[in-house]
Amino acid sequence: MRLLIARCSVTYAGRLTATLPPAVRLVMVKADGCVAVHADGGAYKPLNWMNAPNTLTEEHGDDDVLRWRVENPQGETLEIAIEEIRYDWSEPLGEDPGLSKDGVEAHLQELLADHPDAVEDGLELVRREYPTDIGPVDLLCRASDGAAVAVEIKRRGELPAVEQLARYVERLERDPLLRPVRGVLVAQRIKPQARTLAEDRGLAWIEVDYDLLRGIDSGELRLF
Amino acid sequence: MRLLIARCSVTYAGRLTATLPPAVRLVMVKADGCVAVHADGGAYKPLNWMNAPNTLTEEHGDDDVLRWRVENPQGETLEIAIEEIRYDWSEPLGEDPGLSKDGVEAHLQELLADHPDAVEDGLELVRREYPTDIGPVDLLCRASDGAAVAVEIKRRGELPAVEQLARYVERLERDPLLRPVRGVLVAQRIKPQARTLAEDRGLAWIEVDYDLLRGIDSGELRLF
DNA sequence: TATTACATGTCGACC
DNA sequence: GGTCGACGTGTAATA
Repeated sequence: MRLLIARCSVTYAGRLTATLPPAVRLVMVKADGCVAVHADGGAYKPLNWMNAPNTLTEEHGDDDVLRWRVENPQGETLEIAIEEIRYDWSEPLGEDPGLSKDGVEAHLQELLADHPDAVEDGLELVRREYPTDIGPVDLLCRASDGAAVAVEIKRRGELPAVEQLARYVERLERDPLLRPVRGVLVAQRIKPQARTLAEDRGLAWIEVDYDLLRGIDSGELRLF
Repeated sequence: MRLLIARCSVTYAGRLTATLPPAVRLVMVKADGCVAVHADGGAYKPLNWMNAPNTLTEEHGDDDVLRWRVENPQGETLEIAIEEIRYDWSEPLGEDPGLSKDGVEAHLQELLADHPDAVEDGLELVRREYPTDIGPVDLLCRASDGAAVAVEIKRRGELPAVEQLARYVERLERDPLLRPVRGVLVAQRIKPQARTLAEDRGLAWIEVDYDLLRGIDSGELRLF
């Protein structure tokens, strides 16, 4: 990794054009060749950057300005004109053992598979990941009135989730053994627009509380 | 900005749980208090981070380990256990004059609002951001034959854009004052799949040249 | 504050 | 190599 604190101006030309006037910034070059220009604020996103793979060429201008030109295979370019270097540090850090994540996402589906009645009273699970030719439905259930219910589970309920569920229900409706099929979108939070579209498509929606569900689940486990 | 090259292990607990085993990494602390932990590769995204606003507390463990605890108002925490500092640099960079961008969707919409006939001959703008209950249509226009035309503008035309436009047209069709309503997807580049789906839904599509449009726009301005 | 839609989104999984 | 969906998405604009 190389860390350069320098007064520089930057231009990116590619999917859009973005320019930075001269100022003191951090230029970070990682071992994989990616380059990022950071200001002293504004979250972790750099002002300008170029991801690997790319090629970096350096040239000295006659005006004491060092010019870096970073280009990627798509022809996008990042040009950094370095007027003054304040600090320059470089050393390999070595491989990183990597990040391990423990997500909330998969757990939510497990919990609801165990407690389908949290979605609708009397609902019983038929199968998780019920296959259709456009992909698996998260949960296929049977309601107390005998109707099939397709449940789509998301952490956040947005428009694409409604479309996805609508497609599933449409497919499942073609199966005479399942028909009629209702659809329910379940999420921790469902956006107003998604609610509107769901209702419009004849789909139900419900927000569930993850912590509450987990509490119910662990409470029941304690009974055994 | 503070740059720390250190052997450290990191834990984030918040929307999910993520842990990093000990390794040498860059810890970047910006003037606004945001913290990012970078490996020597993997694009510009840090392995772990905590955005501003947050509070950083430092404590010395009895085992020669320096412990940073970063917490934000939502109660999410980032904990960094620093075992060994290899390099520690700190200095304010000052305010950044900021980034100027050209070529984002907003610009494209402005240009097309000024020149709807670039989409279709004789098209006239009725209103930008025409509201519907599932979101605003980028441009609502009137064609020379009197039909309403909903224009959806994207930098890149992909499947979701077609579906979005289809939803808008479906909504607008319900308004007897607008009916019949045609839909046009406008983008700098439209993927073949999106073209096919658009045609399938009875929607038109057109690719526009941003630089050309800008040229037309500045050319017309010169007339006044 | 909350809601929305864009982003040089990035990133991984799967085909 | 593409397509798709998730993301601790972040971010700015808007109501």
